[in-house]
Amino acid sequence: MADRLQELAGAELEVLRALWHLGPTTVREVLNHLHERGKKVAYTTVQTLMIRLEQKRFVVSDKSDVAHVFRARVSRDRVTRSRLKTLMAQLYDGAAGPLVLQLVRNERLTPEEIEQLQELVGDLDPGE
Amino acid sequence: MADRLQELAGAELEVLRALWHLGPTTVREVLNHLHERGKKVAYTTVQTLMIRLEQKRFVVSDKSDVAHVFRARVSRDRVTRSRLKTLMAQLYDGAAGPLVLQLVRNERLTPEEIEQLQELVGDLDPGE
DNA sequence: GACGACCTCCGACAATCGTAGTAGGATACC
DNA sequence: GGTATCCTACTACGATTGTCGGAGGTCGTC
Repeated sequence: MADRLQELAGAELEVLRALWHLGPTTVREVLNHLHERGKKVAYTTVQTLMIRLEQKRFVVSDKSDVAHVFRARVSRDRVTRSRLKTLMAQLYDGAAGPLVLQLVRNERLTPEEIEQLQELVGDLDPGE
Repeated sequence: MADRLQELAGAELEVLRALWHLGPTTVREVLNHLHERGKKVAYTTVQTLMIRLEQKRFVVSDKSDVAHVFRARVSRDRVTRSRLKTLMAQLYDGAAGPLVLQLVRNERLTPEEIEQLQELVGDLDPGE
C-alpha cells in the first residue's frame, strides 16, 4: 500500500484543515483558529498533533524561527480522494457508483454544483 | 449526535460485511468467509470482533444454539450514509457537492450507473 | 537582572483497535 | 468412557489516538 494517507487520524485532520485554511503557520495560530471554531483544546495538544502530522509526512516545518512554521504537504483533494477510495474499497469492493448515486439521491447540492454535475454527466457515455 | 455509527472500526466493518453477505450466521461461517477472501485471521479474533459489534449494537445475537447466531442490525446503505456524512463534515463543512464532483470526475462508472445518474441528474433543478 | 509570555521537547495516560491465546464446557464418535 | 472437536468466556498486549502537564530555553520589558 503506497497510500499511507490512511493513517491520518481525525484530530490530525482537523489540524490539517486549519493549515489549509491559514496557509503555512505556527502552532499558536492553529490553536487560535480552532478556538475560534469552538474547539477547546490545549496548546500542547495541537503541538503534538502537528508533530505527528510531520512524522507522517502530511506537513513539513520550517524551524528557522523560534516558533516553527508548519505547511501542509497534501491537498484537500488528495485527502478526499484517498478517503473516498477507502470507502469504496471497504463498502463496495472499489466501485464508485453506489457512492455517487447515494449522494445525488440523498444530499442537497447548490445550483452551481448541479450545473457542473449536469455538464459532467452529460458528457458520459454509457457505451453499449 | 444520535449517530453512534462512527464507532465502527475497520476490522469490525469487515466482519459486518460478511454478515451482510451471509445473512444471520455464526463465528465459524464468518471466519470461513474471510478465509476464502484471503483474510488470514484467527477464530477468536473474529469472535472478539463480533462481540464488540454486538456491544456497539451493530449486530444482535441469538444464543439459543450452542454456536451463537449473529445478525446485522444496520444496513450497508446506512453505514455508507453515515460514513459519507462524516467525510462531508470533516472535509467540506458538510457539503456534498465536492464529493460528488470528485467522484464523477475521477472514477469509472458502469454503463448502468451512468444511465441512472443521468436520469437522476436530469431531474435536478438548479433553481435560479 | 528578575518576571512574564512564549516556545519546544519529552513523557504520560486512558481509551480504542487489531489480534490472539487459554480455560473450560458441550458434543460426537469410536 | 476416553478423545478429538467445537464453542464461549475471559484475559492480554502492543500500537494508535486524543489529550495534556512539566521542564527548561529565549526574549522583551520594567
